[in-house]
Amino acid sequence: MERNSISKIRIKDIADLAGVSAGTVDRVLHNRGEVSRNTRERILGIIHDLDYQPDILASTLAARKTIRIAALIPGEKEDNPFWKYPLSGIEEGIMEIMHFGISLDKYFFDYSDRKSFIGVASGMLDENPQGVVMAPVFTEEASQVLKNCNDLGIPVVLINAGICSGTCLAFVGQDSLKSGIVAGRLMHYCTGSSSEILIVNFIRDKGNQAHIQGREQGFRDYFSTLPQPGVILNVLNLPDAEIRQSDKALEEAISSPSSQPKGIFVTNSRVFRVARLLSEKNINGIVLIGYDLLDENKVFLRNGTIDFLISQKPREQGYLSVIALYRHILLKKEVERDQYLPIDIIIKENLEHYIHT
Amino acid sequence: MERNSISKIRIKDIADLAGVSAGTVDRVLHNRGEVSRNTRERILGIIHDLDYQPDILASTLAARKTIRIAALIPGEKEDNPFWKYPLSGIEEGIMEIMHFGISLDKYFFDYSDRKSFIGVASGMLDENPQGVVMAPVFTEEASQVLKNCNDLGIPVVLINAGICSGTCLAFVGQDSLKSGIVAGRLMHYCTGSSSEILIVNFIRDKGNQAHIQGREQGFRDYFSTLPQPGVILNVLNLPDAEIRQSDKALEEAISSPSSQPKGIFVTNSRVFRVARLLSEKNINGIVLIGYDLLDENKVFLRNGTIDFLISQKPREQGYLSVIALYRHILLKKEVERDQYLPIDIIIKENLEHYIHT
DNA sequence: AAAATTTCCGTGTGCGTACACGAAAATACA
DNA sequence: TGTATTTTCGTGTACGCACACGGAAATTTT
Repeated sequence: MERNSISKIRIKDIADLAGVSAGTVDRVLHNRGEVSRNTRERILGIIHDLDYQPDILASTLAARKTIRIAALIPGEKEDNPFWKYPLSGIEEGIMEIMHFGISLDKYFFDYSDRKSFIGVASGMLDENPQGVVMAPVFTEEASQVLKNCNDLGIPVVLINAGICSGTCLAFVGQDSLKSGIVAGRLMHYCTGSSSEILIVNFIRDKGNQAHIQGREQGFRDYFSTLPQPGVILNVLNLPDAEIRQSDKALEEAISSPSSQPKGIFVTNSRVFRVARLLSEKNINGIVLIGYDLLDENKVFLRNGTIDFLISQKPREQGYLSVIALYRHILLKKEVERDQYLPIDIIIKENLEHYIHT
Repeated sequence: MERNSISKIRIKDIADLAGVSAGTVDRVLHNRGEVSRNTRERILGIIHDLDYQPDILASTLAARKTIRIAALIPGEKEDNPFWKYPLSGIEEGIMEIMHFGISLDKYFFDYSDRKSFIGVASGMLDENPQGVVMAPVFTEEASQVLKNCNDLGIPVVLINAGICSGTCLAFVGQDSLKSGIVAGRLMHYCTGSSSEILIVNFIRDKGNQAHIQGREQGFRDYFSTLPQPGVILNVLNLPDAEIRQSDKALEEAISSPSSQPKGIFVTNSRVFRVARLLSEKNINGIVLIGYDLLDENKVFLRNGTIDFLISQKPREQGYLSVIALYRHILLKKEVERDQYLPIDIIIKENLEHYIHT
């Protein structure tokens, strides 16, 4: 415990060098006007020369104001428990920076109801937060919200999925195409070079489908790069909402005696539905690969019905989103635009070490 | 931007409630004596009732002292580039908390020289740091250092490997056994149920071998749980230092016509040596699994010689070690004793997303 | 030329805490 | 009873910064 030797440059130091008072330097720093052009530039020069970095501790202590960050994400629902993980990451991130007077407002919308999204989003904007973490589950509507934020000068971080239009501070999520390629490689390892494989897409009405498309594409890409073909890829598009109907279609595809697939690749977290069916019908020997560490999926990974799960690191997505806003708003630092997370491969044996994910 | 509504409890509030001055409360908070038993307990009661949390911002601002954390780890060397990654994680962690007046002193020792470890460690202790991150590469010597730290009341975080004796604040590393099991499963996926597999251990003299043993054990454990045996496991223990000698032994084991292995499991990061040999001798079709994302290993993962790498997340180990000390020393919070990191499975296709690891 | 503005800038206070200093009270000693 | 000593506590200043207030100088208006 000794005196801090790295004697940092303080506002006072700059003031002295410029021959003015600290108040004037402060006015320059905060663009609070009322400074003559001359001294202003002199001060800015010194600030630049000395590479002055304000002390955020003292700064937030003195400012005593709260920066409010809004999280606009789906609420947790029975049929889609995914979003509790990003939320938990967001909260973890907030915990780490709340010393600096940063608080979180949560805005949950219904994952399957665009009107709910619109309503909640507009409620959020009314409170004009200083930063937003948004899950662009509904592409068009999210675009609109993004535009609104841009107009208001509110930085937005898109989480889990991206949208093309509009400008955002950062995108935090997974590279869908790459994750599909990884799935392809794993499938290839397990099923060999000549086999029939089924790709299952659970499609949601009007939702953001970029992930599903990217994953399927990546999966196909992998097999198309193989030197000798021999793997047959079939696709099954099922409605996400209609469980009974999709189960039926699935059953037909699997148990048709003419062409039983050796592997099934489910392009999102609903892989547990396929696993459930395989389990009920007592079908073994099919390699099953899907996404996300939902509790439902973990069960089937443990008992061997699911072979691989690819994790999107949803918790980390939430964490990184918040940190990105923090770095931008408070530290005023550069933030990486595209933050792709590692593509985690989960099997039964390493599952336990991913509990917090 | 608005006033902070969560009106926090300040020392002054406690003082008022207790009918004393802030100075007295401060004395109680810091055990700086000179307070009558009576008022002391009254104040402690109020602190407890209101769940007072000191404002670390104001605290570190006022204290204006530096907490020095020491990192006692191997220096980067050509033959063992592993340790640059934990170091980078440690530095990243320090960057995040340096606002709070926390600084880092690095103490590098020679990975293959215990005397160097002893010397550097004693040099470190002379500077009596407030916290230590230590890589217990030499079991016995590290035990001694740990004891010394315990006597001096310096909290120690063990990184990457653990040691049994002595008390430490936390252990941050990987579960070797589990990672071996994961390797076993992957090997099994790729080589099928009846094949011959070679386990290669690169052994270092007098070093901490817990990792290698654990990994081999886990690997064996996996195969011993299979319903039907049929997989033959052979072991090859090679001296880490003697490259020429070990290369020769390896070559014999691989190219013996009687029993060519279908897979090779290398229990540490030296898997690139095996890959190099396979490459030079133009041997294909052997599944190769090893550890750690060294640059050397990445090359062979990319070109397909290595099939799987298991990452120890060394960077994250460094990061978590520092954060553990921060939480303990500055925030005075509980710290989890055993911090096992996820067992990352890396293949060619998801490698790029692990650049920062 | 005096008054009214406007431009520019210094001073002072407070954020919540740490810590030094010294005053008052309590106790010991003569 | 008076003095010395110890225990107990209050006060003041500093940390680096934000921000309000108001004063002096420069400028415009009457």
